[in-house]
Amino acid sequence: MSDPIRSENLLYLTDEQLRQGIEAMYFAYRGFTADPDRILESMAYGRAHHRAIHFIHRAPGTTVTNLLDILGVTKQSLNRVLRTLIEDGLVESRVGTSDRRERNLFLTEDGTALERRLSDSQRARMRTAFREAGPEDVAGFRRVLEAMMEGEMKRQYLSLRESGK
Amino acid sequence: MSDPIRSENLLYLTDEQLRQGIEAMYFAYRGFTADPDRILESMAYGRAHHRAIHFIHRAPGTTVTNLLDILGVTKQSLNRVLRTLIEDGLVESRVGTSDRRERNLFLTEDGTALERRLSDSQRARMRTAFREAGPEDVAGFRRVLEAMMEGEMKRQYLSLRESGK
DNA sequence: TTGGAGTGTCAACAAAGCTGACGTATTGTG
DNA sequence: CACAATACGTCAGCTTTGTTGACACTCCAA
Repeated sequence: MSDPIRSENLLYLTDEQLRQGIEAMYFAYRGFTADPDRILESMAYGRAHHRAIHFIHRAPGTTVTNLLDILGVTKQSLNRVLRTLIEDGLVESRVGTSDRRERNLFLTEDGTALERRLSDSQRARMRTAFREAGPEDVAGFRRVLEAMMEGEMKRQYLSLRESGK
Repeated sequence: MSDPIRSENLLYLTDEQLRQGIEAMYFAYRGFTADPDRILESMAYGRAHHRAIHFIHRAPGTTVTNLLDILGVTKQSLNRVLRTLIEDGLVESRVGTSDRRERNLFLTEDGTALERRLSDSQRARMRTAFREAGPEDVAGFRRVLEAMMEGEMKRQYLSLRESGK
């Protein structure tokens, strides 16, 4: 308070600003998941299925263990989801070529179609939000989110980011 | 592609950019909830308890119905959480003064202490992220998140925002 | 050939959502 | 005043998605 320049610089770090940031994350995340949730609830699927489909699409041929690392759930939890997706013909599990213990996961044609339907709805909302805000704000959005990730997750995010062209 | 100026302006709206935004939201949200989750798991509580505590702290004296609207869950779901919090002496439920059918919810001293512990950890992460990014980025972060909310949730977010000084 | 890693399955359970139905106290209205 | 509506709590039962523990199979590598 004794230094007006310094305190003005830090006004965006007041507890009230931080709390608004927290609430913004909470309400925005609900919006973020709302569209895919509506599609999924009409089928027998939930968010867990969506996450699996998303990352298999993103990294085709990924192994079960790798998916476990990305999703941060237990093998049993993922396996239950994966089993229904395989039974329903959305995901294909191929025995690994170099290491035959591993299973490489791929989306089938139907799986790809569902992935597109889900991500279209989510991208549409993201696109609207991005367009409404503008490129500068989007850059800030990205930088703040990246700074909010935990170390290991950030590593995974960045490595996915690099692999995506 | 025929108009380089127009296409450069819209480069931040490519599908790859949008997908990275989606993944950033996913991984950042996990970081966002990680600290309170660690505190809560040591007790018998979960995220649902955290949300109730947060919004009771934010709007002391709020009614059950109002909390239901904010959290978007069913009465039974909220009631289960609320009951344990009241039993454990973290939340107090007072009969309404003007309308005795209503229950006004308040945090007790213990409840306030837990709220502080939880929000301190979450604010610390938010503060670090905000500081790392800077005020411009934080403004962008906020604008994009607000544009991502659904109508009703955005209304609630803004009304909470106004009530907070 | 044997130990360990990767994978999958079974059983049992918990947290936290949901629906539907019902009871009670209170309030507002005809 | 009588009755409908509201706010709240609760019972029963179901779903999804997470958990732990135990165990079997395949296969690679030392």
